[in-house]
Amino acid sequence: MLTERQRMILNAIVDDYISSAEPVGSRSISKRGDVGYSPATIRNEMADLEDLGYLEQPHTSAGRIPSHKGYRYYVDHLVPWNSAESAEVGTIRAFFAEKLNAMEQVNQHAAMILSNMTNYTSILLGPEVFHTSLRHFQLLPLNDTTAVAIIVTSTGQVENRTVNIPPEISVSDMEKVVNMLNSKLVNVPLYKLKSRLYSELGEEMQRHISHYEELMQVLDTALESDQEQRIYLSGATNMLNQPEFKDVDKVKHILDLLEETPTLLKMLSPVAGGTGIQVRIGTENSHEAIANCSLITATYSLDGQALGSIGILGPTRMEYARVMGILGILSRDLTAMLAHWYK
Amino acid sequence: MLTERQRMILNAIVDDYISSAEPVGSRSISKRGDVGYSPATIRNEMADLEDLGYLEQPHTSAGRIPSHKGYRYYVDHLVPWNSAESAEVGTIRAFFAEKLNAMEQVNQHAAMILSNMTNYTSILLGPEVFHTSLRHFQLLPLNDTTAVAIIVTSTGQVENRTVNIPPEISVSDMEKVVNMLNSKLVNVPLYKLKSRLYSELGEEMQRHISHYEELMQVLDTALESDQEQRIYLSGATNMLNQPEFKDVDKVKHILDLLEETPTLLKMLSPVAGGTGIQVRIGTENSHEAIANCSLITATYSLDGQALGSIGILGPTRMEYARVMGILGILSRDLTAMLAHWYK
DNA sequence: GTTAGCACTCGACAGAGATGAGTGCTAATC
DNA sequence: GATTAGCACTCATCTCTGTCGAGTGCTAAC
Repeated sequence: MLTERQRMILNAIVDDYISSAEPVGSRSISKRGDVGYSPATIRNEMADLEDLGYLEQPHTSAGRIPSHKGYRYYVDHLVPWNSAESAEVGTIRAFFAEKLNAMEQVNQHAAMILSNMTNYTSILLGPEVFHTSLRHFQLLPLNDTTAVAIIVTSTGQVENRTVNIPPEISVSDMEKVVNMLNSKLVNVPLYKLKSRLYSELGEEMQRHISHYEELMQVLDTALESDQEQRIYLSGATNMLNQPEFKDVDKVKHILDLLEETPTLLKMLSPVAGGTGIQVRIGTENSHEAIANCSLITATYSLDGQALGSIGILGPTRMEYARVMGILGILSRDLTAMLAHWYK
Repeated sequence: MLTERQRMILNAIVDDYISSAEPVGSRSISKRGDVGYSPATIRNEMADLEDLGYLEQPHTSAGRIPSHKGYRYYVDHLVPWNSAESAEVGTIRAFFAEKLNAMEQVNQHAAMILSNMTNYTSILLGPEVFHTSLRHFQLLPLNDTTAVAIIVTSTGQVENRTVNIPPEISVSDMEKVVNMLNSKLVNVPLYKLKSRLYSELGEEMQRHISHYEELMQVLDTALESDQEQRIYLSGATNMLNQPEFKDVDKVKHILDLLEETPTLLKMLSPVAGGTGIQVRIGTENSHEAIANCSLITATYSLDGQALGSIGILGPTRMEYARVMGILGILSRDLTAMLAHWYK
């Protein structure tokens, strides 16, 4: 579709604009060593590229900036793929060499490292409850009416919530049920837990236990998974460093969005069938607030199943090559670490 | 020290400035119904108040704005104390009427409500590990080398972390120790846990258990308390709504500060001897970044011991009366709820 | 097909008035 | 003696204007 020269020029413009944040003129492209044409020639090509929709002009007599379509072409065809610096690889490796125990820590720390390395905002979606299974369940009385339910998953995460215990339920019944649960439902994926609770234990419980329904109610809330806490955000204020967001009003909407956990969850959950590194540019994000942002995501997995995802949010004028390189390495290493850890 | 009229004028200026964010002129004060003097008289008094350090002038021929000293006087002597609106009390009561189970939820939710009600940034410091005691301890093997340590506190919080188990430690030894811990150290305050571990169990363990030191090492990391997660922040972006922070550079430092957990912890931990509602104005905060902010804090408690604190951060030009009223009610209700809950 | 030249466009910037809010001082008034 | 009216003065803000320069599009020459 595009000629070799057009691709070269588009590439040069995107590169220049990414680093300067200013509209790129024909002269500055011509002066770069790698493009051997005069400004006039470049101007002609630029006009063509604008007609094709790859470039935009903020106003007559300004230079050109890439359009969303232009970024898309750049990401799909022009990104130089060998661009994770060895220094960066070093940082990532060093991070994994550290002795980090809990998954909690890994996530928080990884998010921080990412945002520091890239100077963008990093969003990390922790291992999803969906794909982990039950390892241990416990109900610990706190006082007459409440107890703490503790769920330990196969990946070593611990969830807990407080539940109300109706007075008519006896302690021994509760113990019985917890024991049943632990013997029959261990290794069942969390998301199947509730249905299996009814199908496997229902009958037996009804036989042996009084106040079956109240107890079932308790277990039901105890096993309710809260996905809310699984998001790790870091470097939100890096947005403020970008010249395109010097205006408080613009950045406000973005930061507001970042405080909305459910929205983030939706944004980061991997697109059906999508795998590897995904780039969503500008309006492709279908969120008004980040129409001028790009979101680059990668997933990490265990046993071939996507466990969580990593995202970097920045302006559309983003260092795609670098960020994609970093994300690629990090997601690969995370996957490797998980495999090594939980086998 | 100040005459009645000066106090009245100072009060009027602070009130006006709080709602308008613009330097207040003598004329606008005079036009208010409650001050029956001409602009000229007011000007004279304003000049005096400036000499005394209660007011400042951004530049000649601008109106006056309150100095930190002025705000301090306002907060200490002039704040009208009956100023939590009934609608606001209603919101708070409604919040507590909701059935919230885990402390986690209460905190997160409370922080949100606060920031929504006040339009400032709210910071909530959850129950401090310091003043809660051990209810239950458990060590749950995940695989050959790792286990999850679970600590349940008297307030029903659950902490967990993953620890490495050296291969030479036998499962039975581990069980023995956990049982000892549960029988001897229950109800010991968390912060004393480590020292009591050595003093009360040390000897017995050394007698009955092989690889005493390795095991001790494991327990040591297992009982390490992580205070990091106890901070709940909400409405950080409300800062961006304030006209004084229209400049991105200024607000950047504040938002950066809000991302630094340890700093927040220090800022919110109650000053020695201080009780009730505290107001720290501008530079009293001893943090460069928030020299133009005020922090209003209140503590909530259980059994007379401060458990955590609530803070509202806003510009020095803050609705002190309203925020102090709201915080007062919320901290009282929180205290009441805790007492009711854990008794 | 490429490039040099040139007129043209338009944002950014700086300086000049004009405007008006607000002060400080002085003298008149209560 | 306290209060107020009057007035000159200050200074930030706004608007208008002209200049500058980066960059374009077009045409003609190479």
